Amino acid sequence: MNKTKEAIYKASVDVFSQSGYTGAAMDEIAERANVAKGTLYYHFKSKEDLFLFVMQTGLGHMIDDAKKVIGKPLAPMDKITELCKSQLRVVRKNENFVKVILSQLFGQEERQRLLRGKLNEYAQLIRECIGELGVEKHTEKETSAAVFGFLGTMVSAAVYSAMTGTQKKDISGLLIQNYLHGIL
Amino acid sequence: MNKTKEAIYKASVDVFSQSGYTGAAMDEIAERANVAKGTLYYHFKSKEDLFLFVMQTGLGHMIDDAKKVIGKPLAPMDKITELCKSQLRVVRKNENFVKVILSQLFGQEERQRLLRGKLNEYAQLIRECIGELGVEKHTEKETSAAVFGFLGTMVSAAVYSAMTGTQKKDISGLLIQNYLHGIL
Amino acid sequence: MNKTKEAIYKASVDVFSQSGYTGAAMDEIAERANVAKGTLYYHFKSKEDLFLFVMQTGLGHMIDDAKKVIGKPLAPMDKITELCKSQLRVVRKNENFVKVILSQLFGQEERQRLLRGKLNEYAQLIRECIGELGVEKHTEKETSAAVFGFLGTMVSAAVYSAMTGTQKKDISGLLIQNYLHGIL
Amino acid sequence: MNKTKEAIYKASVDVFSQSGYTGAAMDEIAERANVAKGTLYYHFKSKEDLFLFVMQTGLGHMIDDAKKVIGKPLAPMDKITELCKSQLRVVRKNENFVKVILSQLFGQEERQRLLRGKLNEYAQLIRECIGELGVEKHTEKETSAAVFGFLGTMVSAAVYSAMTGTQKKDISGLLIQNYLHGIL
DNA sequence: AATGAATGAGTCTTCATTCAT
DNA sequence: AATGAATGAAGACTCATTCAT
Repeated sequence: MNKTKEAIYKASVDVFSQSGYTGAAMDEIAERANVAKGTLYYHFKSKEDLFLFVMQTGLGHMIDDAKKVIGKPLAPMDKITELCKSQLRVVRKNENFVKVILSQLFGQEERQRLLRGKLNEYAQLIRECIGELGVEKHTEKETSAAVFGFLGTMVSAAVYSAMTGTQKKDISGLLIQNYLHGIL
Repeated sequence: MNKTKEAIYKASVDVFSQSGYTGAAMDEIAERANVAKGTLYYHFKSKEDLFLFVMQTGLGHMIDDAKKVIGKPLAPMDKITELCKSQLRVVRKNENFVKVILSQLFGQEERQRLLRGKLNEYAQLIRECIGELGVEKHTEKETSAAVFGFLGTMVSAAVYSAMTGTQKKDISGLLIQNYLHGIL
Repeated sequence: MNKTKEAIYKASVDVFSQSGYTGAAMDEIAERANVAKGTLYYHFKSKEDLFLFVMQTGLGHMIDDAKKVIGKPLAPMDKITELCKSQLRVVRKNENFVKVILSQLFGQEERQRLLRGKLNEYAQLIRECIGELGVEKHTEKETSAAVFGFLGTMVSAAVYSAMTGTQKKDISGLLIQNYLHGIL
Repeated sequence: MNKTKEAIYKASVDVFSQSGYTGAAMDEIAERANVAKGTLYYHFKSKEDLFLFVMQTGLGHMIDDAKKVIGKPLAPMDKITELCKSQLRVVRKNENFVKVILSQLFGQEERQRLLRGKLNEYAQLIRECIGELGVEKHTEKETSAAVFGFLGTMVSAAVYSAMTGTQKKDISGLLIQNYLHGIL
């Protein structure tokens, strides 16, 4: 990614997360990236193309991080804990990116279908990690519940940050605690 | 709510959930509600006004349901379990509504701020219910984590349904289980 | 065709004939028709749609005129002469329309293919009239040559008017004369 | 004309004939000529400049051919017949070029005025040749009609080829026949 | 209470042109 | 002699909103 593309990427994440896909204006992305509008179209075929690039890149970061943790020689339970921590850290660093995902997860537009497809790759990774916890203990349904609970935990963090604003305290440690051991 | 308004409400939920706020066209809402475009503006001042009405109404349903459960004379632990079940049932019945919330939760537009405000009222209700579990055991931060974990669980259900499509199995029981007792 | 649509039609013929299809700006059509840009799109799905409407309507006028002549109880030779005269009169009254046709006759765009298709219906009409002159005398090829010569005569009139400007003398009588009896 | 310019010329004729002047993209001309976009501007000041070069060159070919025939020591009637044949041959070989002329003949843009100017030089040549047929027999108006009939015959050939497509039979002989002796 | 024709601001996108290399 | 990244003006099209009926 060269300098111009990088600038466009960063501006895109910001604008998409603030305004969603439809609400985002290419004009504003260009302005925030400090390039002319035409430059966006020199590097990306269309708004949708740019959006998909943003998704691919952002999810790529999360997947890379997850793979790094999964590759570590840890006991399954330690590994899932570590994965939680690590991914929540990434989420906090890329808060805006998570917002984009959430705001575009539903619907039948091509871009939304593609996004779900990519997110599924990510979910698959988590599934494997959770699966290691002990095949005899988890049915397929139980694993699914654990995976989507995991995603839900990531979302909780994003929702928390959106709803409590800047003066928020970090509760990610407690979210992990609850995810692993329950609130009771 | 008379017949026309009802039709507009239902059409709005569908269209907003499919296309988000900005992507939704008043034209399409009118068409799906089988009324002329002008009729929308006879009943609602603006698109934003309509959106806020939809939010108020939809969240109203969830709050009503929650209050009903909270009003029951149950032990705190049983009550929170019952609340989970009941709310997940509502979520499943109003899947589209939850999608609208999620897609419009972030951003600095007036409607988004108002939505977060309303959602906060809902969160407050959950917070009280969780607080009953035993004040001595929960710090403010812990309660927050439990509340947002609760919201995250609702989201998990919606995300699950979005990503697995029609042939999905119901995992809400397991989601509750995990929320209350953890995945480990 | 109501008042608004009529105004748009007239403005369209003018602008399309002056600037061609691609060169014509919807903005300018709107301005000349004294309506807002949005109004164009209320009445026509797209620029292409508007263009096709213009073609259909314009060729319709010529076809109607031709049919009127063809319906007359005249000797074949008199009829073809009458047809020449009558059609040239229409061409002169709708000079701009003929320019649009010529400027859009070639190319592989959908609109251009459709235009050629419609023009073929017109050519077919001429072909029948020429065919009446005496089947035994004309081979298929000869009829074709006569038909396209006819079209060429119409075009000659338009080209003449474009190239000699306003102070032109009317030469349509001579064009007919030449078409029927040759220049020699 | 060196190799690069030659390639640009050929690509230009193709693209201009397929898309008209406004519809033609410098990008596509560059691509078809296998040069970078910047190269076009190294050889030509602007799109209009390139267009005018194409017109000048193409009409130059037709004028050269016409002059060759006119220079021959033939009887006026034979000469005009020969001219018809020869020019129709050129038209068939440069079909695309004729399409560009026709699609750009009308309108008030500078390039269109210039094109008509150049075409007038060509028409003048034809006029002289026709004039030789016998001044006593032709009034100025009659000569004009014969000249524009000649142009119309060329156009007929192009229109015929556009409308009947690839499986067309050659009717140029008949077109000449009709032009000289009429269809009756 | 309801309609739908009309509007114009705002959006995505294209493309001729420039310029540093 | 040639390139291609970058530009910004201009164009097609959308859509919330208004208003006369």
